[in-house]
Amino acid sequence: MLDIKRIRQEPEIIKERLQTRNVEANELIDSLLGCDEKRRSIETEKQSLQGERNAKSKEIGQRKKAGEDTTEVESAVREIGVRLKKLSEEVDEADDTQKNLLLSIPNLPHDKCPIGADENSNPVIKEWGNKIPHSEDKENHVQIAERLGLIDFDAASKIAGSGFALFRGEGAKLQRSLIQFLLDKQTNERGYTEISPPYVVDRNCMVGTGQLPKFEEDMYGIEENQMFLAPTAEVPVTNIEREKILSEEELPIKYTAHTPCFRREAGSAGTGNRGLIRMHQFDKVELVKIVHPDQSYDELESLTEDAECILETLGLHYRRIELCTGDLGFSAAKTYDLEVWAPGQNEYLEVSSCSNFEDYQARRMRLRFKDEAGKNLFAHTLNGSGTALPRLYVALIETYQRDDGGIDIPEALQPYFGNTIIQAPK
RNA sequence: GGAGGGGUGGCAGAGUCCGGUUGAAUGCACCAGUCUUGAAAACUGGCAGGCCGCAAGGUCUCGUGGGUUCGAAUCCCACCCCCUCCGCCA
Repeated sequence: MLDIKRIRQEPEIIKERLQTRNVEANELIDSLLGCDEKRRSIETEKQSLQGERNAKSKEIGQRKKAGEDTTEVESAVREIGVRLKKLSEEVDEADDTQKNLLLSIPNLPHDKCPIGADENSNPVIKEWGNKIPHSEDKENHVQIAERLGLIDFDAASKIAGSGFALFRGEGAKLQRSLIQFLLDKQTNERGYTEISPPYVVDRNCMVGTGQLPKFEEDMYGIEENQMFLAPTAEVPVTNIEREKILSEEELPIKYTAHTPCFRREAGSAGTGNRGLIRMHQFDKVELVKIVHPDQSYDELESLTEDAECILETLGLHYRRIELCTGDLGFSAAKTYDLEVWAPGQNEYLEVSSCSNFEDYQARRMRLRFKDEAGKNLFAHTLNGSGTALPRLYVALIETYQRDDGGIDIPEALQPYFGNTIIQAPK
């Protein structure tokens, strides 16, 4: 959520910057400002009336104690009460309208964010590792996984419909060992605290991190009790600190969590077809940071490196791109995507999206800390995947497929997987 | 699911029966100062958040929402959450 005070102060700058992310902001900001002005003027009127009422009520108390007659003051206050009720309703209404408008405006891109309309303008920041060339005699992950019996897509769709995967045998174990590896890496070497959160979250959480109110159709909801299946661990984990006032020494907070993620992928049905690339349910290890505003961009760099080190340790070729203004997510001010190379697919797959939200989420969830001077300031929040499991899985089995049909397990993963290879059946 | 108890400031904990100047006693923690070579102790002062305002100040908030009343932390209703016991269960 943007700061209404700032919108009041520099509406034109805000409009311009929202423009760069393809948001038609002029009307939105103007109606917001109109609403804000109206709200404040009614509120001021309401408050002065309240002051009057408080004073008179006090007077009634005193005069009753003194045994004096109060009928006249009482009827005056009663009359104030009627006017007050009407004003309160007006304030509430304006307040509501304003809040909804604010919640529907995305974050401002960072100053240095490359300007562009869509993903075609995303600059590549770096590349790492050897890019194994695609060739016709290489299988893609679906072919490999089905041939080796690692994944049973048919069983999954029988159980839950399209967009789900069922891992089996060594295929399931491979995913489990990856999860274990990822969490250990972040907790043992990178200073994150492991969290295992609820996978179900309430509406407040979803508003706090920015999924709601705008993207409800993308979420799996549990209608009868207004709950949602978390689309990412970002939601429950960031909300751990919702409505808190932290002390400055507690920062930075670094959490990592493995959870399944549930997404309806409304509108993208049929585009991904078979495979692990886009699913309704997938596992992910998430990294979440809550930091001092002065440090958030340094923390974004290190968070991105925390994710990159996973790919490097597994020896997977990847590139880091920076999202241009038009491709930024709703709540993000700056985002790096990590794309791992999948030689069988012959494409780069987004396995991690690392973002600095600055105070946008913190404002929505009222997440603050007390600075040295004793002032309460909004913290900055960040998160990134470290990483999404299915696409990592794809890159892994496509990169390490052997000529004999088996799969080599990268060294770092071997202790977790308990073997050096997945053998092809003879 | 049944029966009880409870949600008040960073924490603990009064106040709620008998509504009135109580945004809230007291203690602890924390911050500043006095004293001290330094520290501790003692003493003095400060110490919740939102909104409006340049400020002075005003206003709102005692789980949430509604109601009663001239006036609600205090009375009434609904809901949410937590705890204890019983039942059921991974």
